[in-house]
Amino acid sequence: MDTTGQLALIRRGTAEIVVESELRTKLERSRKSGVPLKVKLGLDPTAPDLHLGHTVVLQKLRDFQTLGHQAVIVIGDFTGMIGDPSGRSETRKPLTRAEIEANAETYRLQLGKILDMDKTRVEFNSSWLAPLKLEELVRLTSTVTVAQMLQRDDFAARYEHQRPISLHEFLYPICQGYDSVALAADVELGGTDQTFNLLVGRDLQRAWDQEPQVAITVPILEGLDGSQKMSKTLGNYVGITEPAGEMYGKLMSIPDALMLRYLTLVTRLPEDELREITRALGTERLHPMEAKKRLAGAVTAQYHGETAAREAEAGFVRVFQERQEPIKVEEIRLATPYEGEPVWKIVVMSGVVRSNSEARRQIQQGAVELDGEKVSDPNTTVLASALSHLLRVGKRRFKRFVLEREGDPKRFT
RNA sequence: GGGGAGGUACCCAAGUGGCCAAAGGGGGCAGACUGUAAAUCUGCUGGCGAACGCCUUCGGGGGUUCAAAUCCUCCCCUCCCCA
Repeated sequence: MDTTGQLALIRRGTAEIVVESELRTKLERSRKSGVPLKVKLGLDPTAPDLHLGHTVVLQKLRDFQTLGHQAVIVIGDFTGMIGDPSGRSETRKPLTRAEIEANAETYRLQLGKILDMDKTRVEFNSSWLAPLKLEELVRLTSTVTVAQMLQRDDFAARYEHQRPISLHEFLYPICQGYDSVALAADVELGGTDQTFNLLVGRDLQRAWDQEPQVAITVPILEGLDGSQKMSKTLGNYVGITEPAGEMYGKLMSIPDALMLRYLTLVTRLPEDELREITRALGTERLHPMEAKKRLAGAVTAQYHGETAAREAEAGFVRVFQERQEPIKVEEIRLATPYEGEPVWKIVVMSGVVRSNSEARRQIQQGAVELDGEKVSDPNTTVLASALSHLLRVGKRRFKRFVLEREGDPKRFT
């Protein structure tokens, strides 16, 4: 593909390219020489469970792979000890070798859903950071000033709000930057929160007489709540290994305002299709819900295939639009009869609440249905008139209780 | 090294002897309304208990008191100013 075409693909869904003219030059040179660009992406070794937020940058890396460039994943097993200050986390415990290996393995599996792992290089940054001598560290740290460090948003904010900043946190951007030196990276990808770190990489490369990498940032994806960034700790995420039904349902619950953003950043639907959707929404020819179904379907299909996506949609329509119970409900098998037990206990057993009190609250607030009947008194006792009971807590949580009789342990589902 | 200000529940933040399981806001959960959207309104939001109530919680330990988030003491941590 010619350079202009490559640039067009790379630009999609990026927040910033520093510096675009340099990227053009690199692409041009690569095309002529046949030497692919080394495109680096750093990953945190502690969170191997990928969610849609991660996929934004991963798909960008995939774009580079598609264009024939070399993807390099750097697992920050060394920097992980520092803890990235952008996450305002404290210093972390060093992971053991075994933990790192296990996490890396999980990564490989999950990354394979987006990247071509046969063509992906995976490196651990401890392999060049751990052997660094103190004098080399001194040289590294001398390339960045405190004033520069304090330009970084989160440092500036913490300084402003008189919150602690540990000295070692300054090492994070420096170590990450040195990764680029060690690899002689041509391009580094990251979220916009990584901008500073990516730029430090450029500075360090210059200091080491390398051609500075091009820093490409992608937007940080908002989570299901629509405002905060998607993250596992905030619980507003969609994991890429989640069941199709969950994934579809979660996507349907995002605020409308986020639809286009998700379509652009999370899916790879062609751009003119996105424009068409935008136009149709604007003229009210397309119901927002239909557009969202399109999004949910596309994403689900991406990770689970077309068939699963269609099933997920059918399930969604059935449960939330037609208000019927789902076709498949997780079963909880009980060996002993629970006749006469209060409902709150059943709710607790279902595992959807954290405590007895919460179970009571949910019931008192009318969030609980048993076999389609709303239960409002936590102490209502359950009749074992049927062999199974369907429990619903809130809008979307269903569990089926099945009493296993002796001599009849098998059931069809 | 000297001086000052702080550490309260998931987060921010009030509370300076009993009326404090702890105001208010945010967040979260649930209900109504809907398109499982947003906005809005309502309720709930430490644990155990059907309930009177009991237990654990206000940086950590010890103490004073009938009674402590609140007073004393030692310790840990953070920030600011000066050196």
